[in-house]
Amino acid sequence: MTLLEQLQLELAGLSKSERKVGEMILASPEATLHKSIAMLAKEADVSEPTVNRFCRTMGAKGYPDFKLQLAQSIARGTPYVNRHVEQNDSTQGLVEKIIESTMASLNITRASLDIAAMEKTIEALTRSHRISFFGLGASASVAHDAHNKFLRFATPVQFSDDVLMQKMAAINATKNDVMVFVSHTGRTKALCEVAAIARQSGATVIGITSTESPLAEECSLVLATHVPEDTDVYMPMASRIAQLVLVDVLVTGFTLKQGPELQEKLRLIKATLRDSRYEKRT
Amino acid sequence: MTLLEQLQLELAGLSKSERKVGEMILASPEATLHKSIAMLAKEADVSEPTVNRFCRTMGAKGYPDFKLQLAQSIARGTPYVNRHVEQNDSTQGLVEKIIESTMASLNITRASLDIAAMEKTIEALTRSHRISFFGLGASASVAHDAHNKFLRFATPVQFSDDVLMQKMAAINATKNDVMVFVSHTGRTKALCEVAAIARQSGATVIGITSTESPLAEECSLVLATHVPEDTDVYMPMASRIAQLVLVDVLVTGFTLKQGPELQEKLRLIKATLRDSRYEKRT
DNA sequence: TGGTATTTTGTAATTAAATTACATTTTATT
DNA sequence: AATAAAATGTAATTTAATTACAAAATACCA
Repeated sequence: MTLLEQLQLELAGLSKSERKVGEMILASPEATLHKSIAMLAKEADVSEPTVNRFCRTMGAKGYPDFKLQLAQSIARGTPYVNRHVEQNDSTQGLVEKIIESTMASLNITRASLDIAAMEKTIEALTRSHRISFFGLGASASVAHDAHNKFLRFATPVQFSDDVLMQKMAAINATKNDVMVFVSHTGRTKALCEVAAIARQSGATVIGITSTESPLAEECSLVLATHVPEDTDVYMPMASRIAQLVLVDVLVTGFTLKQGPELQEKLRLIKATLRDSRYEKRT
Repeated sequence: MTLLEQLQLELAGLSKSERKVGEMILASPEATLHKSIAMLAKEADVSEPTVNRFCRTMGAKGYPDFKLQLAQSIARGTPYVNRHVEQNDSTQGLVEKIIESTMASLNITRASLDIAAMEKTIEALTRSHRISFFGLGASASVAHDAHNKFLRFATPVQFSDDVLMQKMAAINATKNDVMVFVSHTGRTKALCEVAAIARQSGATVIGITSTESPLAEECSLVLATHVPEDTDVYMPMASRIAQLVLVDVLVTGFTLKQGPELQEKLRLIKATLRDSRYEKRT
């Protein structure tokens, strides 16, 4: 947990004056970094020792130490909510904001990921005789990506972003099949139906989606990516990245499970592909 | 660029004593945070004002200010090199490492991105009468993703991961076309050929690829993502993420250029899509 | 409700830290 | 080898942070 989150949480439990200090800091964390203890005290309308006591309450050794922790906390995740893109942002600002919120969502994913489910998924993929990746609309590209990555192994893989094809595949699935469904919201009716069919066929159904969604309920294993997002105007972008990273982890885990003999094979594939490339002049 | 990288760079240009200070800090950046100017001076075997001058040389207002910047710099990117995945990593470790290196590559992208090229690309897309996204193999999913995102606008969009289709499209392109080519290495022969054709047809050719690649030379604009990667065994994963973020920036910039009337339309699309979803129970 | 105990807050004094001004040393240059 | 310029250090000064203690506010109990 970051310092700011912790502060937000403990705010209610603080004494009146210390709370004033806390609110002041939460109001503009970055500005606080450039304030001396005297300035902050004056602005929060409390005495300097109060600020000092506040810092100690928050677990810091003193005011300078608190500022250091604050600086790190700010630098790490996105301060609060995602900084929103605004109409008259510069391109530079756009880049900063988008990258920042992407990184924030990665942080959330890291913190909230269910490792056990991840391990079981890798297990299941390893045992599987055939792997399928399904997604619709925006999530299709994640499934597509996963498909590409798994193409390099011996296990047959398929991918589809077409509901009818997906249904047929689901109907024909057996208990040796692993079917991975990608959906940001987990509320796309068509995809849920396919997942239900897959489950009835006895396949291992895995969801890369948000928890507590209809899709999640059809799944034996859920890899959750509950990234809050302003779904109003801009599309779910950060969450896509989180999904892709999960796919990366799956592939990597899968690769490692195969042991060294496979890695030799991977090198072979690389070498083969090299022929279709222009050499790098050194 | 982070403070530590900058320090590494400027180290040679510093005077003897200031360099001692710099080396001391590079040796253990985190430890420095808990040192007073006196302690640091003593350990580096210089006087206190030298440390102070060092801080000013590095662009800080003074020692405390320098420490704050240092704290942020440490908190941000992955400390130094990418940590590599190893055979007997735990799943937890896998997740950590992959997310960390992804974040590191995002940081690099942020720092090295050519903002001017980005702006020109957004301009070009805005003026364009038709937009195409092409990629092969692993990069196809990025192109696919871009296609999805641009589908929401009035400008016609197309996507292909098939060389023949791409060639046909390239032949039929006009100067009102913008064609975006995605390729990690920029060395896939087939894609370079298509880009060459597109250029001959008069289209604006844009590359999301690495600089100094054959593909880049065919492009009017290059959005570079030179992410170093151990291409040996594991696939280029982090770079994919960087490419996707670039696409995100493009879409967002494009959206903002459209002005408010479009945002209304986007809401409409959202509302329409909602019918194909299960409602969220509140 | 009034009085006491406890907690909270502020004032003033103290200590610690950082900065500045200036002197000295070192290094480069002719 | 002498001088100018740069680099570094010493000591004084200023600024910031902390501590000790007193005053005010709040809670508690008869």
